[in-house]
Amino acid sequence: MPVAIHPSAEIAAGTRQLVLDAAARLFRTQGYANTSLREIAALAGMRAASLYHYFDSRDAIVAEVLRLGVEQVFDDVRHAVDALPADADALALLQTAVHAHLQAMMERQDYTSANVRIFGQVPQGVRDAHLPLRDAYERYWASLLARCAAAGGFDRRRDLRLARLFLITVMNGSLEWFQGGTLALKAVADELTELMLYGLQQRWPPAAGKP
Amino acid sequence: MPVAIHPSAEIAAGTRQLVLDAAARLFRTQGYANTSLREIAALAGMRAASLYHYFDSRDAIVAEVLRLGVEQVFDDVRHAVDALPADADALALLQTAVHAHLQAMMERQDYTSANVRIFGQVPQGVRDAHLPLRDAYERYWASLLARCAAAGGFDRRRDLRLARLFLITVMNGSLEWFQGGTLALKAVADELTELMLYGLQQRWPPAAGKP
DNA sequence: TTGACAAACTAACAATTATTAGATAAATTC
DNA sequence: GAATTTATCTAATAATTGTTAGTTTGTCAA
Repeated sequence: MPVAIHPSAEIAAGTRQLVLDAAARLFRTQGYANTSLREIAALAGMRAASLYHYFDSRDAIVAEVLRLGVEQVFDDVRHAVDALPADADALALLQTAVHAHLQAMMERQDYTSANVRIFGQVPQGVRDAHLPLRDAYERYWASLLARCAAAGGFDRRRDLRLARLFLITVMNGSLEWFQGGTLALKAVADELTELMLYGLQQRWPPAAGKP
Repeated sequence: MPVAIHPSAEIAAGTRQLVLDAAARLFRTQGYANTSLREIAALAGMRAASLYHYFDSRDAIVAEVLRLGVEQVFDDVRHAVDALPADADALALLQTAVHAHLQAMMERQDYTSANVRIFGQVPQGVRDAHLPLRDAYERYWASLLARCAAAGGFDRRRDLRLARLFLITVMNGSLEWFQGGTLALKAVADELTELMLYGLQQRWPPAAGKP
């Protein structure tokens, strides 16, 4: 069934990259344990044993796929946020970061959703080695939310740590149900941002209280 | 390594249930493809071939574990909501349902987190057979949110379908980071509920906020 | 005691796995 | 053109998998 990923892409992208692309795609669609080296090799247009010329082991491949999955999103989000004016308000900040995260996930689907989907399935060692990068990205979002709180008056009863966990969980989880182009993606990003900031309840209407 | 789940529980619970418990626990901690029939059997105190006296195949076991994972939560949530007065407001409704969902997940961890974790890893056929139950639970939450919207004035710009997806995603995803007893669980449920209803941003005027 | 049934067992099967060893082809360097 | 390195191959290994066949053990009814 699997057809070589790109007959002519072998020159443009190095073979090593081709292997990673194949691995990421298969990990995303089939999970970690259901993807064999033979399948990866076939999709990359070679035999299983040849993979050992580029990687020490199966786990080395999966570790690299995991790394790229986080790093690509991290880079994109940081870039988008850095492009904002220093005095951006909470809405603009959150909107931009959320949109960048979702867009990066969709653009580099194979790596990012592979990361989200197989992280819980890989062996301890691989997971442990990958954790620092994940933590760094979490800390980045913590600082982002802190900046939001400073820029626009947040309700001080809210727990920013939980808010961060909620937000990241939703963004990553959207992979499971989101379908649609860039248009719908922007709509989802905006909706998530506004829900996060303002909530479902109507804000200052006449009959805000209870009957 | 695996030790029999309960040396003396064999009489209390039927052997079939013992097998399911072992399977659920292993699926939760190791994933679907990483859990062999031999491991399940060992944890249940028997040999792999003996499992076929209770189940037709490996997939029959996993299908049952998936089913129980959803049904237990579904039942608990419906019970809690049914116990509310008919004129309960949005806050009480949401708080109760969210708390019941989280509590059920923690109480029956093995089945519920097995469900959340391995659903994306099981073969097509098993997934397809399980989908109707999942959909029914999603529809229940949709009706719950509609009732909330009717009870307390929701902002009509909000998208209730997305709100539902966000909420369920966060509740299920909390398995990955939540640690703590019932106390912390209630706090998380309340925080999630209030965040969902009121958002991070401070309310203006403040009187429109919490009671 | 005999017979029947349930619940477990042992042993084997064919298939698939990651990994290694060693051979060969192609490309690059000298 | 010779030598070397890079990239791939074939073939084999030992382990593990779900599943089946056939057998033993224990329990209860007649």
